[in-house]
Amino acid sequence: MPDFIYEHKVYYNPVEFAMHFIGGTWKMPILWRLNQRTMRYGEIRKALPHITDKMLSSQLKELEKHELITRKVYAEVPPRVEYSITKKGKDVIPVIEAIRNYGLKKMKEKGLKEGGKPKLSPGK
Amino acid sequence: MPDFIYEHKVYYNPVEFAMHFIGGTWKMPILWRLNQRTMRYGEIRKALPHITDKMLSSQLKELEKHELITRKVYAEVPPRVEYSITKKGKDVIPVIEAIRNYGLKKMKEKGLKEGGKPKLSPGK
DNA sequence: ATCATTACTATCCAAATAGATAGTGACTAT
DNA sequence: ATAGTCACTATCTATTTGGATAGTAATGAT
Repeated sequence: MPDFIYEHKVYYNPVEFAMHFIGGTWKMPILWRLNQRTMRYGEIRKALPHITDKMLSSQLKELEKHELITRKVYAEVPPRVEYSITKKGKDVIPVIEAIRNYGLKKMKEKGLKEGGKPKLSPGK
Repeated sequence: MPDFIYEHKVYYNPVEFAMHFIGGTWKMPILWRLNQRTMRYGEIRKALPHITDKMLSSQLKELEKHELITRKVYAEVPPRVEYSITKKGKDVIPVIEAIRNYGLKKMKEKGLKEGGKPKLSPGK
């Protein structure tokens, strides 16, 4: 597999290239939610309790740039903006499912067996 | 999905937890190769032309710690060390396949259509 | 004696990613 | 007048990740 150059950056293999679009802590969780339903900015933030505004808006912007989601603004006050997944965005759902299944399996594995002390944090 | 605590770190969702084991630039490429066959340290390095010794040995160490690969040392000089994928390691192959397929699809998409100027870099 | 081989460690540094905190604009309700 | 709502933006700082470079140990070959 020869190197692949895209937007001035070298990618060494397809995995790395894929992660350019869906990598980072928040992109997959956001897409996962938007695959369930269209949501407003504030709803996504509530659904992802630990995300900061900076991360949320920057990640939404990148997802929109790559056409994995769309942004629809309503001319209202206070503002209303809705985000939806696109056809291209749906392409990544199988990827998220695979990673999610693996993560869930690991959680059970680690949560029920070994010494890493599994814990569900108290309700904040 | 409540938070999950593992080795003093909080994970917000299964995707993030999964990425703790298989995230980073090199872990999936290494597992992918070792799934094809057992390899010596130097062979892996050749197969992944851009990796540095530091990255390779640190990633191998983490993969071994998580029991995704095994390390076998032969008492020879010069040293010989062989790495193999484990049963647990094979659990992540479907994940890699999903991400790889997505990456390949994106490469074709970007490589054949849009303005990002697709290029195969010349031989190094 | 010196070099080559192999699988590593040890430092140091740069870049990328993430997080905390505060502020903005336009209108509505009190 | 003031506070609240919503979807952001701007700074600043901290943490994580990745990479360059050099060095080590044990032995056999020249």
